[in-house]
Amino acid sequence: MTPRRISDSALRRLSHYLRFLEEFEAQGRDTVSSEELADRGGTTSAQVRKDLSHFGSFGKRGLGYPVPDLRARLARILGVGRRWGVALVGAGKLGAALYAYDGFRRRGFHVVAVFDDDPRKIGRRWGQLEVEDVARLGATVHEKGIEIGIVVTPADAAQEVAQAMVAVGITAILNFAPRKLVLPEGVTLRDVNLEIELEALCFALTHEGWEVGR
Amino acid sequence: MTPRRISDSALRRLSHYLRFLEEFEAQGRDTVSSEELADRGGTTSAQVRKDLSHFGSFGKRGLGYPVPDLRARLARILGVGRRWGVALVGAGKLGAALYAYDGFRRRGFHVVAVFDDDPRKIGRRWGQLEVEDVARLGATVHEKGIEIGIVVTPADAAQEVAQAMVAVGITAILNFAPRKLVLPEGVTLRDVNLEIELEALCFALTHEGWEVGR
DNA sequence: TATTGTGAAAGGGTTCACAGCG
DNA sequence: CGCTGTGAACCCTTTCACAATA
Repeated sequence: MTPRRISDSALRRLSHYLRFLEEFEAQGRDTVSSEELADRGGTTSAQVRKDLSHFGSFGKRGLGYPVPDLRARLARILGVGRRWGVALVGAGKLGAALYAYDGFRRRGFHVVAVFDDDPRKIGRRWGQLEVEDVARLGATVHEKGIEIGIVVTPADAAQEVAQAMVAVGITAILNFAPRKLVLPEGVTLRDVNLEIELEALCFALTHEGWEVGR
Repeated sequence: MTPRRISDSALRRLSHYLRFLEEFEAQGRDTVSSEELADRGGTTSAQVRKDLSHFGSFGKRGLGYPVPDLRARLARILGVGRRWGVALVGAGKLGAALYAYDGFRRRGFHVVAVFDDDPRKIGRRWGQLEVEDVARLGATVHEKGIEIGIVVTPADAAQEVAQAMVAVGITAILNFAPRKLVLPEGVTLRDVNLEIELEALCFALTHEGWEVGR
């Protein structure tokens, strides 16, 4: 146990397990087996056990896993259950939708600053916040202890904005702009590229015989 | 060549290659090597050649790939370059942001219908469209020849909505609701789960020594 | 007895390395 | 000679199978 690496797919599954455990807990269950967790998530019991084994051993043989305990430990492992400050760069429609989405807040992700470079948008009120000039990124990030950046700019601006984030100390970036960003080692970048997801769908529609693996 | 399976990661890379080829074409280049394509996309030349080899051989040894030709073939392979009808279910902020995003239209994805089950939203005008009662899903999907469905409902409604889509003949679904959907074999489903992406970021922030594999 | 935790085996994607060819 | 196309080697993830144990 405790290697120094985990696969992207394993990490995603852990997030799913956390949600399933919350469901089970809400139902008052106090024990689950790897089998039940697997069924709920469309995977196998061996997979569940292997995924958890990256971080220790949480179950009791013959019995299964204690639901509230495993839920709490998983939350801790994933780093949720504390408050995370998030900066949004790009005060467009998508940014507004993300800002309004309270699923984030429920999970501890708080958008505490919004930036743009368009003078017509700077100064507008967004709920409690005011859209700031992206030139103020560094000052606000430090003031508010922001650790996560979300890029929701047009494609052209994305690379520059991401670099600015890195320059002011942000090391975790979620990028919605349809552009492959190049960032230094040590910065964690995740992409959400809607065009690519849609293209994968129409690939599948176009090639009916084909299977798209995971 | 022509196996019956392609990995998700290879498919994503093909979408990126298509974009890079468009860039190269705009620059007036008429030839590229796998090496150049690889550099642009942060991968290796062998990877590029293997990815393309799934679908045939497009290059000339000693020379590279003809840019406009490969661009056209890749577009054809991915199924873009024709018009795709898309239905959006969920007339909330995120749906509105996706509807307004013209990157989709540019790639041939046309949102031609929007549905909701909230009487206060049904009937509202969205640009050229009017938000329809989700009960009309089947009728409109057939009328307009819709082939792709996007789920942008709250988590609770997602499973039911996706099933309704499948029931009226949609076989390609993009799901934004933070819920693991269970759908019959033969339906292509892709998930965009923002909470999970953010959790992966805060995992990385919490476990500085760890590497998150791809 | 039921179920975990884990080495070992299998599977599949990526990288290597070179033959083939323009 | 330069670069593609591809079999083979490598590596990582998933699955299997079973010893360990509450």
